[in-house]
Amino acid sequence: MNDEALQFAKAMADGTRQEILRQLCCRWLTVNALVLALEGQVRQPTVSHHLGLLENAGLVRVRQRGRHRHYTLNQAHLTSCCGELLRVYAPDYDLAPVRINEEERELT
Amino acid sequence: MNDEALQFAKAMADGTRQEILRQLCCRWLTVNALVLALEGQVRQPTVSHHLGLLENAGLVRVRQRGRHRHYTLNQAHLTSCCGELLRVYAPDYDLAPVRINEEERELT
DNA sequence: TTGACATATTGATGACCATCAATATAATGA
DNA sequence: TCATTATATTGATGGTCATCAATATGTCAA
Repeated sequence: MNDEALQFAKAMADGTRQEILRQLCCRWLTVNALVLALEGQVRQPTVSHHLGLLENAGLVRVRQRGRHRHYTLNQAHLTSCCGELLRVYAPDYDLAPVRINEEERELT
Repeated sequence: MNDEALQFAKAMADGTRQEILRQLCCRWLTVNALVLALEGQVRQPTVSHHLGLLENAGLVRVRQRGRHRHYTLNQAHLTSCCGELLRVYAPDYDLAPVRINEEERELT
């Protein structure tokens, strides 16, 4: 069975998680900063719950810095998952999106 | 809000639906043929339910032929949805998978 | 160590949804 | 028309999961 595609789709199949991923795109945020960025949509435990799920799916990366945890979107894995979906469900299409931006963005 | 990406992810976020899409990849099947292909996993009403949902998400195409309905996977739309995901959540990657196989497959 | 802060975990609740049996609708052939 | 076949719809049921308040865990500063 094709389990990675399923886990990926399930992780993406929630509006709050997609919003979280958008907030984490191209920057590192702490949990509290993320809660603030979501402007009262959801409480901190809910955000932590979603972050745990997204981390488990490989869609976010984490860095502990003192008592803070910084999260960011893992574009590489998301791209790989989309590639998998395309390979399986769109064999008549050319696929394999490729990284164009070589430098890694790091926490300052 | 980015609703198409959400509807796509929700449609893909189920094992039975992914199995159905695999069965409908590159061929047209009637509902009953699909039920048979799924080898007793699920009953006909369940298959019809999933097909309705997938059709609503644009992921399958339908043709009525007498009292039969033929379904097939819509690779174009799935590719477009993956492209949307990549555009939003992987801006550092090159995207836009492209059709390589120009002829349309039709029902004989 | 203690107190303050940041995040995770727990347990409860309600909403959504996958599934099924039963039934309805629709189309065909006789 | 009627019987048959193909598919959709309905209504019920159980499971999964998003959310929250409350609490626990962990980390630093003093």
